[in-house]
Amino acid sequence: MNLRELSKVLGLSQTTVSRALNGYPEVSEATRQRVAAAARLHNYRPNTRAKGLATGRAMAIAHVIPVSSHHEMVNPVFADFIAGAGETYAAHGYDMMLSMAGHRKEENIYRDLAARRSVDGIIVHAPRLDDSRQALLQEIGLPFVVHGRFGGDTSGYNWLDMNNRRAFARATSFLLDLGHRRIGLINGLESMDFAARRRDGYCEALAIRGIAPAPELMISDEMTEHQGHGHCLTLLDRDDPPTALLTSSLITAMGVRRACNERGMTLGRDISLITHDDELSYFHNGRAEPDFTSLRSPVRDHGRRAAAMLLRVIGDPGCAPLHELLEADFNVGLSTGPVAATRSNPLRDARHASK
Amino acid sequence: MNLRELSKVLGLSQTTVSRALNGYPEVSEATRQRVAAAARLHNYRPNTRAKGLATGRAMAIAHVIPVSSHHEMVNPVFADFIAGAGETYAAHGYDMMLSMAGHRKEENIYRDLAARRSVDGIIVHAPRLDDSRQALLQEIGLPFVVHGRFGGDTSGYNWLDMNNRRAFARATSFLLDLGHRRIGLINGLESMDFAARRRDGYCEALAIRGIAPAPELMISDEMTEHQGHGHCLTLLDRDDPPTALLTSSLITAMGVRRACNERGMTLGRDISLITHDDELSYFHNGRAEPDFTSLRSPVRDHGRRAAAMLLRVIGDPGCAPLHELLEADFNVGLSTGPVAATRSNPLRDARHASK
DNA sequence: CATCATATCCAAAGCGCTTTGAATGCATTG
DNA sequence: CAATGCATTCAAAGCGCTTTGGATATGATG
Repeated sequence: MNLRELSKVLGLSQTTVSRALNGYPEVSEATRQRVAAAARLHNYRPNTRAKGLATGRAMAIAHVIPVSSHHEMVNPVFADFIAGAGETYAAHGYDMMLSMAGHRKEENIYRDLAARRSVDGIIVHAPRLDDSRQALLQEIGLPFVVHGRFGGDTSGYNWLDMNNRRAFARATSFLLDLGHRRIGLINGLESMDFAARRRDGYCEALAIRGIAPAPELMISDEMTEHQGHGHCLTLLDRDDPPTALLTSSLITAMGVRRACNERGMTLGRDISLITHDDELSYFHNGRAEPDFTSLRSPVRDHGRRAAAMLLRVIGDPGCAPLHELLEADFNVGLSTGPVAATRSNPLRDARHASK
Repeated sequence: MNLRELSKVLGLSQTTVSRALNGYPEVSEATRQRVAAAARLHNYRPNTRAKGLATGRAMAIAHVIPVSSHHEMVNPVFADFIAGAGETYAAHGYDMMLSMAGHRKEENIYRDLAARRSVDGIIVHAPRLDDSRQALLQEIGLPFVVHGRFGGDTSGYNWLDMNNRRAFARATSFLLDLGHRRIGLINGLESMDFAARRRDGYCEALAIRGIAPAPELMISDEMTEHQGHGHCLTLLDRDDPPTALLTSSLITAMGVRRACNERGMTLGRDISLITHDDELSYFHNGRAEPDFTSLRSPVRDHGRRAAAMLLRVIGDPGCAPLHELLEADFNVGLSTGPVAATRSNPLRDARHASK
């Protein structure tokens, strides 16, 4: 059932039917009702392609998901981010297109998107420190919002990011306050902007206390459970192991916890751990008494906000670049305690006592 | 730059340029080269909407991802499945559209997709035992492939599934062979077809040995780390705890492992665990000496295959329904051992000895 | 009663592509 | 030389929608 058929059924012109359905004022309320009823009855919906061609707007947003080249990995944060973005799109009648970068040459994906006019805007994922996409995106001139930031000057484009530097500085300070001096950092790949900022925050907090960062305690790798486990073992087996650790993902943290347990250590008592937590659906850290002391920044909410930002930019292409810097919640859980303490974490003691 | 402009630049008609670019034979090799060069130079790509409108094919596939209603969870398996499907689409010039079901009324999403003609086919995720989508999809008449199966007669539509029943029967038999008699099942939601089949396989294997399934050992829930941990503790704290467990996801299994460790138990020695493993990127189970004895069925590969199946169906709409039933690899790791044994798992002993 | 404003509707053009059916140029043939 | 066949190219229609620029009817107004 297309518009012509529907208008024939109604004995009206295509113009009138189209206007009735799109809420234009120059059609009487009576016919509008009649048209709406017929449309519902015949299950009519305007053809996406035709509408897009006629209006010049695709009513679709592209998400380009990087597939980590190493082992073709796709980070589970994207699932939650996209779920959040999808909510916003659904509410505004937009479709969501997904491209997996990695199979094709990355640049081509973006150029294609722009030249084929298949979307009205792009959400850029996983910005790198030195990212060729920055210039590329400016050149092709499609509205875009970056989840995170490119390295360097960040004033010239739209982005939404959490304050990674601040978050990791706070976490590091917190550990220092607890007496820790050898603090390990099991970070994401530091070619990624977010990971670089986290390291900066970590180093900055150490510097304030006059502590030089120890290169052997700073690890940058893919954020998997497996790597978290492996790197943690390596650190623990040193002659001078760290007494506290920072991890960039809850998944890595789970690997770290497992490694610690294997070495007979309990988090919060024998070693402290603070992790960043994207609040992924399948990895709840608990609310009442969280297992991990964590920096919380719900990535699903980022998705919602980034999508909303992009729609705003599409609606007003001339507007000045939008920025949104979100602060992480610093949430104390059971995985941190004073250095060399045995029973001084009230939360943990409370839990053990209740058994 | 659109076709008309490009043809004007070349001094050719739109027809000729279009044919040259689309590989039709009635254009000389010389002009084809000339056209191709000009297209490259001006960065020309045909407008998606216009091309779709003219050809009647959207060159796009929809994935409708269910968002678990309980806590708005999105299962990380979709990320890997979609990465696999994306490879296939990219290789065949298709786009991928994503809809998150859960925000809108599910039925509407499918009707919309069909009526708006925005895609040429649908991949259906997370089929339920009694799933209204089965009738709906037949009615709207868009080619579709189900990842998994609906309950009931499965002959009338295209699907790709792993042999869940067989896999879990094998795993159960294996545990029975090791002397286990009280085997717990921490399953996914059994309103899902895959989970129901897994339970059936488990019950079947027990029945063959004349063992009645114990309802108190069979749990059906969301497959998170948190639930795995909680349910395992509940089971272990029983008067008659199980000596072995089956889990439906590696993520659940990680929660189980943590719970066991908290109770001072070691997997493979004090308790046995077999888990299903979708081989998600961020949760490698190790290859050489896997932590978990597991049923492996790489979901990324499922994505590739399901997408290929759908493209085949789209190419030949009249063909008989396609079915692909994949067997899981049964891979023995460190998490299983004889009941009440202390040191009889060769893999584990080897590992411990090497320390 | 002629005029005008208003409300309601419509025919047709256009979005950028593919595709049908025909035209053109050129070499070959009887 | 006219006729034929082949290789190229083209004009124009059509995909299903929106939107421009009227057209028509109705009632109010001077």
